Amino acid sequence: MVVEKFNKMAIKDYQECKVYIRPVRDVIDMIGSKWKLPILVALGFKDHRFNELERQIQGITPRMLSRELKDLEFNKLVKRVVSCPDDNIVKYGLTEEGKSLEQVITAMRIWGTDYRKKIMKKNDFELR
Amino acid sequence: MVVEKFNKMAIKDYQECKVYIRPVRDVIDMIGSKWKLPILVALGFKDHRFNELERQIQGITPRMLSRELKDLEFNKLVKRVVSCPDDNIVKYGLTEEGKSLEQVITAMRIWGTDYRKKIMKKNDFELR
DNA sequence: CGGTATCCCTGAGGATACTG
DNA sequence: CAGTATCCTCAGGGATACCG
Repeated sequence: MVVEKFNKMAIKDYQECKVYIRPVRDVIDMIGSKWKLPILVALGFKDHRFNELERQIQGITPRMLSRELKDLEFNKLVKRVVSCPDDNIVKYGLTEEGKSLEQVITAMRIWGTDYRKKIMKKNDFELR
Repeated sequence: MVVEKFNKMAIKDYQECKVYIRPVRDVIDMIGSKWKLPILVALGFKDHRFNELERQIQGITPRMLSRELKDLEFNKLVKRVVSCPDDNIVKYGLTEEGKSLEQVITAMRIWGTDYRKKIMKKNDFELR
């Protein structure tokens, strides 16, 4: 099994480095599309209902929200709970996997923040 | 300045969480497209010439390699060095920023690897 | 060797309207 | 309230050929 194998082996060249790429791609595929990060961040703050997410995340359409929530649910990062079937109340929240992913996102944010500071100083960039 | 401000403030709601998203997006934008990660990993192993990258990274076209290298160079993750102008020899390598980004990519890889193990056990997924 | 130029195609995502 | 359905646009990326 590749995931176990590459922990043990020495990297000889780029061909072997390729097995390093797949799990990173997995992460990017799971959070990289336009709305996934806003959804995860919103749910990281607290559980939300569909409409709440729609209002919080400016510009998202119900179509995209629905699709992205399904993706996230399929990937076990988000759980969907029908809390009151009579009133059609649905709540979305992070799974344990979703919560653990927040650590990685935090690492990305810290690097990204630091990067912005450095690059802005170097190049006289303006904040968007 | 936002990047300094949000380090100091408490998060009250999702609207403030949004400033958390931008630096993460920066990272995804810099490494998320199809070929950036393979290029960075190859260059993380050692400096490469244009043709070497073209051969190492299966399926990439010179057009895409050229474009992605320019992006990476623009973002200061990769440096281009003309090592021998007479023979038109060009070498690409990681900058210090590029090397520091590898730590983040490593965090993503570790999480992604762990995720695959868990999810595969749960769902009887097959490795692609 | 280290790239550009042209043309093309697919799929992510937007707009709008509608439903159980 | 919590979504679907339809239609449409545009940019990321592929194929191929060519250049200094």
